Amino acid sequence: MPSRSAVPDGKRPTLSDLAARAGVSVPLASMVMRGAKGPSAASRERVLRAAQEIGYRPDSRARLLRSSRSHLVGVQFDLRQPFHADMVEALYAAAGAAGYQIALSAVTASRSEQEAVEALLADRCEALILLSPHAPAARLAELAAQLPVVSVARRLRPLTDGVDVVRAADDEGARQAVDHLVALGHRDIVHIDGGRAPGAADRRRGYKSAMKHHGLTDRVRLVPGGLTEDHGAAAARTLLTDSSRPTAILAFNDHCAIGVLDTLLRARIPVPDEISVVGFDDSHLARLAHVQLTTVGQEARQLARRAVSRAVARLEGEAADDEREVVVTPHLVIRSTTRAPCRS
Amino acid sequence: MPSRSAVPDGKRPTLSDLAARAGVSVPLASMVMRGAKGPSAASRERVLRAAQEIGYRPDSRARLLRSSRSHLVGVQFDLRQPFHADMVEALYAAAGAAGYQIALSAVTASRSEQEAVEALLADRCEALILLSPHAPAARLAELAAQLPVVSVARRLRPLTDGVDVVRAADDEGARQAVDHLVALGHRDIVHIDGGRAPGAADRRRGYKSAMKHHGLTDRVRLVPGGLTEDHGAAAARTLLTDSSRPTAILAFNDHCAIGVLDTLLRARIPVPDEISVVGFDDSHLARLAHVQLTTVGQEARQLARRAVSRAVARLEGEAADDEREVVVTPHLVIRSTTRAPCRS
DNA sequence: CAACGTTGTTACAACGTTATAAATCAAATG
DNA sequence: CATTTGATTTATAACGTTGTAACAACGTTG
Repeated sequence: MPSRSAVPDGKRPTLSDLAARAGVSVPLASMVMRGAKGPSAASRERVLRAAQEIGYRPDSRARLLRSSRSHLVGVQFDLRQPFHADMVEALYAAAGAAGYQIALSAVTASRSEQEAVEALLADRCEALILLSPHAPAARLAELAAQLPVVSVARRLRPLTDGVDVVRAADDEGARQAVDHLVALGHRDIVHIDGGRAPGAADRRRGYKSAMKHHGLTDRVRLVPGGLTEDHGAAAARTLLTDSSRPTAILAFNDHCAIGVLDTLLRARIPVPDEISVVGFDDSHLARLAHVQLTTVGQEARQLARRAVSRAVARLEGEAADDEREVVVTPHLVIRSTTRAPCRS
Repeated sequence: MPSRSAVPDGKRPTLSDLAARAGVSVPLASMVMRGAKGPSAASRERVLRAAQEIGYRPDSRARLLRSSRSHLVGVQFDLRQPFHADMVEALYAAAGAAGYQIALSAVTASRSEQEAVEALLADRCEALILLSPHAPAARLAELAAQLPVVSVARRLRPLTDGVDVVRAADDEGARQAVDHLVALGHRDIVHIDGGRAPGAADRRRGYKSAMKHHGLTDRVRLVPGGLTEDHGAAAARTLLTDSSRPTAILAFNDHCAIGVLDTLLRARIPVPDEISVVGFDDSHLARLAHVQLTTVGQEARQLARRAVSRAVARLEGEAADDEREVVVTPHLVIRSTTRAPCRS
């Protein structure tokens, strides 16, 4: 059996192993490892070489335990939502840039938000970033009493005490989508909504107000939908059995839009020739070569940056209380599922 | 500004705050909190009530630091792969049941496997579970010299020193798919492969050997593909421009199969009437109501359980060295994308 | 009544790191 | 040469928890 490390007893090497090896004191080794100023170039090099040799690796737990600050931000996300995947990716980058680390905790069918958050708290996160949390506002407020909490993509109304909100302007996004469709010549534009999902109400509102703005109040039509492909497919089937088909559909999100596209495809209804379809999120689904979905981009990178900087501001005590809600303007990404309606 | 906790100075309450509140010693409070045997019912209740009152929450970092064992298993996964989402979910459960916790570290476009693993090591994980790792075998061996490493879904040949492998029998899965199609009456069965992706070679082999077994060696046909919808779509387009169309397609995975389905749909080729399609993974994509893809199930739950128990066995020194590679038999899930071929 | 388990509780030291303050030393000053 | 300065380095004490061993308090036993 091969030895598992360069240190005799087989345990993972510690700072004092490192210091011994380099022939310096423990604190000095510590300073070198964390890049503090002080150590001379000579010591620095000696320690770093020794670290190489014995494969030393700082123990972040001990590190965090000692320093009052943990520089750790907990992120609760849903493994199933592609938009969350984009967010997590952007959060890694944003947090890193701000000098913070990220701890992930997933919500799944068998792991509740409660459990996910408990784990993050036990890990001594200094702040929480929750991606579209479903927890009741009261629960969020309770958490916010303990540490900074940022709710991403979930609007809180009225502003919950201590909870920051970072979200896309969902209403504005829906409006842009409608404007685009109207500009193309569409009038019968249907919205498949997201029910009670975070953001759904705003998108609904944006849709309605844009329709109204274009004098299409009497054409407003909402179909109950949801977040998944199945919801979109079901809604589309409903629409097809109808007497008057719309010429354009604004789906709650990309997933839902994909379901719609699939149903239309099966029904031999050409997109965008006969019906235009718009999604929401600009997740990687929308970018797939064979999908090329026109969609409303949520700017994951921006949202992530703002969420992190919000949390950091709170932690470093520079929180301006008038910025409790950060709203990022989405923008329409026009691909190949929208076009002027054909004359009927 | 509301106070952030029940302890005067605003910091998070510690064991000694708790002990003070309950009027007992720190070690006793500790014993109660971790459910050790010893404390009397009376003390137990007193401590627990105090914990409630001041909102005490154990600090897992300190806990892990103190106990030589961390009971923490690091999981490296890819945010983009739905199969990984299923695995992570199953891993949470499997690890929990074994008395271990999980630390997640995602691989993304901008975060390499190297970085992901570094983070896990710094977190003091006792073992690593890597989901379809792409790292070279030498790198894995290097890691395995430091701690138990389990590679899931990525075969290592020859068995790399110290690295355990848990995988589905990819060849057997492909074979089952072919058997199913042949039983339905198909003969022209094409395989869209996964190139150099983990498992791809085995699936290719399984496909070929099954075809041979059914006396269809001359019908063997491989089309280069990949892991994404785009790969599947591209491969399908290639097939359609061909003179002789197959009657069935075995795709590398579900994602790829969805791309195939989409292309067929657009080309107005009815599935399964004219062409049958089989995927691989049984990810939730396959289960969508409008997809209902026949696919080879990878048994995420089993794989997760085996991966965890493998890692745990190593940690607790009960590793039987003859079980370096655990192979789980996949099973075909028949849904609605396969049917007997129509007479041409 | 002394010796003895039991049961419950506690003091103490340790885990691996970092913050603080004190110590060392060479070079530079008066 | 004594003294100050500044740059390095070090000793010491934490951080919040748990393992160990010791300690009471108690009724049991011989």
